[in-house]
Amino acid sequence: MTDAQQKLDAVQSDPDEQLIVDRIYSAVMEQKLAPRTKLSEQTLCETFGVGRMRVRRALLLLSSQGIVELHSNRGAFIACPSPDEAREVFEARLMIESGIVRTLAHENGSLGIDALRTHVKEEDEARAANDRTEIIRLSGEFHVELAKCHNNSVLTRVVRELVTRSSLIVALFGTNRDSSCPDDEHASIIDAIVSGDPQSAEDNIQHHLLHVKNSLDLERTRKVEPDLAKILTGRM
Amino acid sequence: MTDAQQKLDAVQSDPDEQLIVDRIYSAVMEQKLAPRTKLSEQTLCETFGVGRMRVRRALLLLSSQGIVELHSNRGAFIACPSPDEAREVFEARLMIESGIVRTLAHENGSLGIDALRTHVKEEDEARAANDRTEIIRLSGEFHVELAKCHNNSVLTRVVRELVTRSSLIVALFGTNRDSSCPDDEHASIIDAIVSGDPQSAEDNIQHHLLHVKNSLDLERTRKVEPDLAKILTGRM
DNA sequence: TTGACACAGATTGTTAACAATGCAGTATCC
DNA sequence: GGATACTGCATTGTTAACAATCTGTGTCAA
Repeated sequence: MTDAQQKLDAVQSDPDEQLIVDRIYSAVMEQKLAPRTKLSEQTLCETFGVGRMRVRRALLLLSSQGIVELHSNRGAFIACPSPDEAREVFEARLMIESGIVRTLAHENGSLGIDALRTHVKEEDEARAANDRTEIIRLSGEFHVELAKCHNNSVLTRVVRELVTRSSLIVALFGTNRDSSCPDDEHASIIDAIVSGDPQSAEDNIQHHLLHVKNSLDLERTRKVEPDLAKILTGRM
Repeated sequence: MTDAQQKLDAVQSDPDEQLIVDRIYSAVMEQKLAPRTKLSEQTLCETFGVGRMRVRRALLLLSSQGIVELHSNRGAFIACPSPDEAREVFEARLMIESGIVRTLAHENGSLGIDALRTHVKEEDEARAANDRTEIIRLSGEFHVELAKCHNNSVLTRVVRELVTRSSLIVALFGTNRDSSCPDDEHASIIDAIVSGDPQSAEDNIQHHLLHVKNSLDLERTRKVEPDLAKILTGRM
């Protein structure tokens, strides 16, 4: 563990609070929490056995990362990204993750490759077992693992945020049943990194991300149209 | 203004809260707030004429971005990045900003180039007028302006955070008097973008960032040694 | 039947008082 | 004289009560 990560742990306020944030993060990543799901304070308080303050702090942090939306006097909801946000997230991912794999390929014998191989193996196993939740979780987590290879908590945090938001985007705009990352592309990315070919690594990850992005239908009216209800009741 | 940006404004809670965050952000970027500066709740409440809750929320948001450190029962302080954090920030900047300028150069006739030119001109004027605060502010803001060219609030937010943290890092580890971005390098970056040469743009920004990074002395004991006092009193 | 209106319940937002902790200044002892 | 222990003050952390807002239900009239 690096110095910076240690510091983060030490400074970061409460373990309960962090737990709430982590749990909601995980649940979103595993698509167990759908966009627009209401996160009532009372429920969260009871679930985690903490006071309202902790819950509200956690929700504020989540909202600052685009995972949760806070609507004044109405409460907190799992975020419902707009098509424009979706564009932003994937644009950012293309840019940042390209840099991540390029650099990894460049430094070649980077540590952490073994962890990546293991990760992909777990993905295969989950696929073999048809464990949908686990497949989705590992698919997203792979990209976080790539970032982790840099031992850089800034990069890791950004990628984790973007991957999680991608999960919401796929939930809203996904067309294919299994729109998560397809089987062998993760392995190809690792191969390119190991072979020390930055260009190939970049091509692979871009191809991979575009593959996911192109499986979306951003034009389509979202599964739940947000303002429609209000408009129709004449309150808008 | 894009859809996503509008949404952010609409959802984002309080204008007062945002104001506090923005002001502290700006003050750090202009090096008016040095690392380890105490941010007492009472002072902030009086300064902005808001309740304690708003201040505490703002401080929480700032701490989640590494601008402020919250020490339990002691209060909030402007962050004091460790050498390891400094490494992380500059590593991330190299990666992300390279991508930003490369892409801009690739799409060539990107909008916003005029704004960049104007920005550099303002920098020159500030330099001519020897307005140190303005020089520092504009130097950092240039990198944010580069990010803004992508019309991507995610990228802009990340870069703004990293630039602000860089300001703290320079304040702590800077060696040269004017360790801010040197004069003509910003112009060179724009030129490379305009000429549609991604590789040159990337080289320029990397050279520029390394220039700043190399002007730091990360090995040196920080200007204010944090634990020293405690160690000497024998309480550690 | 449909729409508007009003009321009740529930949920969130805010405030203020209280508790807990850290810090500084003082006194005491070696 | 120096170091340690103690006390008072200031600041932060927490809780609980209160206020404001929204949502859903029921009633009434067109």
